[in-house]
Amino acid sequence: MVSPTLIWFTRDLRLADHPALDAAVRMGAPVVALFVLDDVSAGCWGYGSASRWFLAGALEALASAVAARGGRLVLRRGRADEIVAEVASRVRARAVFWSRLYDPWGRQIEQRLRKRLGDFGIAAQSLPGTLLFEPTQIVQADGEPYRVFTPFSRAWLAQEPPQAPLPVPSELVFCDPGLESETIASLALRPTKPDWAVGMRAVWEPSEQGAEKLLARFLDGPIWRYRYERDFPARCGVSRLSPHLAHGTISPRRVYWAARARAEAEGRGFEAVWPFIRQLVWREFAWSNLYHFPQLPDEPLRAEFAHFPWSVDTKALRAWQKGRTGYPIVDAGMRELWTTGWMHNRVRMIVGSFLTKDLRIPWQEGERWFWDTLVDADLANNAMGWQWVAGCGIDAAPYFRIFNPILQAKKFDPDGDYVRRWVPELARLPSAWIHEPWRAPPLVLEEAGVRLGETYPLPIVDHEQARKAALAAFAALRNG
DNA sequence: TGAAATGTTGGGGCG
DNA sequence: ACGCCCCAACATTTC
Repeated sequence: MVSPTLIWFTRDLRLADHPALDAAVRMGAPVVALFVLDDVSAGCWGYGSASRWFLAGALEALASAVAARGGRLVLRRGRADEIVAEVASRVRARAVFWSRLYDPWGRQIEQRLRKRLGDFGIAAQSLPGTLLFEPTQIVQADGEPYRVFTPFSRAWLAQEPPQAPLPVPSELVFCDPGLESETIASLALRPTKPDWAVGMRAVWEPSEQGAEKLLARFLDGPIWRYRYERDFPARCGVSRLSPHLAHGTISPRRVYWAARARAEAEGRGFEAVWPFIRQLVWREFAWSNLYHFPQLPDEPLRAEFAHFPWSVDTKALRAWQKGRTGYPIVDAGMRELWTTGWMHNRVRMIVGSFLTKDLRIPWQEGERWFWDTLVDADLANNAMGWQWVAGCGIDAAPYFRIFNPILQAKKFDPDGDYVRRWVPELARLPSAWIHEPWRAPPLVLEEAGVRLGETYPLPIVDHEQARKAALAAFAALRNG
């Protein structure tokens, strides 16, 4: 039998625009497909619960795509470098291909895997696939990484555009190596009891096909209004592609070129899609940050924040997590997250500011909660976002930039539709009071069936006071 | 990818 | 007619 080529899938769970798969196919041998659930190497940053649910669907879709081409997706569990090397040697692979990894332990895994494969005399090759440009490519003239987004995006735009996406390789034929394999079920990625994924199933289609549907829908209209609509969580103004980008059921290159090509086809300029593309650049910036500052998920990049007087308040943290803070916009966001595994980005900033400034709870707590509950949990995006909102990142909002949850709500959810949807106990309140029910006249509350402290909580902190306390804590940090 | 505090300006009321 | 005050609207500064 001919020596097969092994393709090791990671966060690139697709067949289209997959450079490593393309290169594997070019070897001209049958391809063995492998996925390894590695809960060890990443330490506490292994897949979170909601991501696991999405992962299960994406693996199922990938497995049937592999099966449709005559193969079987081998599923294993354990240390990725050990398993990949073991499987490669068991099937007597001539070469192993995978999409390059950029997180700290992914890079370690790659190193160890290369060594192991080298010992077996098996060729190892990783290719780009999950980012538009290599993190080493977009750096300052002196070789230092960019620390601020704007110059980074300028340098990004100055590059030659990324290559056009690759189609699914036409010669693609998988083979079934006949190895023992876990099943999707035995990997226990989905919740059993309680089954908290009901809301997620209603919203997400975790497959390449699901990603393409979202992309098509977005390009058919919302993308042209994105610049104006993206901040309004009650409107369908965003693409919702984030979980697909996080799991690789679509490639950023596919998204980039689809947007650009549509603009050209409709006689519009690149500027028409730039506000959207810019979000892909933020993603690249986050990964550049993580690549060059691997402590990003765990430690504040501004060292002085190591001594910030954070508050340890488990009760407040629980209230925030469960959407019981008494601030409707915050609670709406946290409940959307809990139910669907996703939250609109504007609301992420609001709840993030609330946790770190109003409650003064360490940003890492928010980061962990998001990691566990987001279907789009992305190590770099999540870590950079939390450092940004807490004010301890390198290109972060200054600490004193504190969101006012009431003003933000009035500005971005003017009719209260978003709050009504996720906080139904306030649904009958008139718009004038929906974002600050504690100010509503007793009669209005009564008519809306709201009993503060019973049917909906009173605010767990007073924003005015909390803001002042946060500023005082920050001043102490600066002077201390 | 804020908000609040403070400063400035200019129109209108009024003695 | 003039100067003064008030204050809304806007701009700037500060947190």
